[in-house]
Amino acid sequence: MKSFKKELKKYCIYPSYHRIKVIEYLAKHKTHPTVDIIYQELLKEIPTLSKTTVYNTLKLFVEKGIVLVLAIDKNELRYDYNTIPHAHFKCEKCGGIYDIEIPEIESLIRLKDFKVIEFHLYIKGICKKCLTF
Amino acid sequence: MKSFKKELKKYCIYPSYHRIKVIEYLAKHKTHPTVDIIYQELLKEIPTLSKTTVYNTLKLFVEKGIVLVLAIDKNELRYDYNTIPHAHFKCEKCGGIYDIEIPEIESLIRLKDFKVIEFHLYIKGICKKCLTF
DNA sequence: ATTCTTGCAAATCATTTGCACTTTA
DNA sequence: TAAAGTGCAAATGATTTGCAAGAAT
Repeated sequence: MKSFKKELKKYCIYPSYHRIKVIEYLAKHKTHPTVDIIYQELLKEIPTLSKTTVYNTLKLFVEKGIVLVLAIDKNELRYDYNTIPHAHFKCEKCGGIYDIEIPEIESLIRLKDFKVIEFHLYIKGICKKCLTF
Repeated sequence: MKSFKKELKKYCIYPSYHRIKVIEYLAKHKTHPTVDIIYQELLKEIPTLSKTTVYNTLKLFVEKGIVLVLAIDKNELRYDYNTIPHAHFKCEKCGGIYDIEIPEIESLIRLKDFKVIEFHLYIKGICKKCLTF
């Protein structure tokens, strides 16, 4: 198993117990969880955990660039530790979010007048599972 | 000038005065305005306008499919009347949102397990204007 | 007359902030 | 002990909702 202590240090993030637990959770559960899901799950292990700490931690992770934030739906942010560029598909029926492989899309778009920092491709629809049932 | 009365009827939307004004504003100002911008601007012409009506109207427009909603940033929704598929670029410095032409991206992505309903491509960075100054 | 639209005020809910307490180097 | 991390409680702010009054056919 990867050393998340070192991983955090690499990003100039002090590796406190809570922070290690959060990044571990994100690395283990690549389900694009919300703050609340992460909080509820970690609460089982850390009964004193506060949601503010989860918010603080994730905000710091996003600022330092170790974690990506997805605004795929307006009313809840989701967090993603996957570093390989990919798109996201959200099923409108079951709410599940899937990773989608993408080719070199950036090179296909005329972006000569812009300096690109972030690239988000969100697709919404119905997943196979929900289509069959 | 286009008849927005007919345009709304085509989408089974009763063309009330307020609704015509909102769709007219979106058609004239393709700047992806927020609810608040639309409200503030229309208030100059319609002093009795309420923000709830703007919310109701835009919600209806999105449901009926005449207008697209952009969740490019978490804390404010933006609305778009442009019907030609395109991507959006947001400048992190000046906050401006630009339309970007896109080629046939959908055909390049493996989506055989999904039924696509919506397709959103958001790019963030710095625009030319902000880079030079 | 009935159905649809409008709009005020209150509610909601994810996220942020102020501040005091605790931990770490 | 100074700096950083944690967490409660309150604040914020965009959006939604309940409901009563007004407008359209």
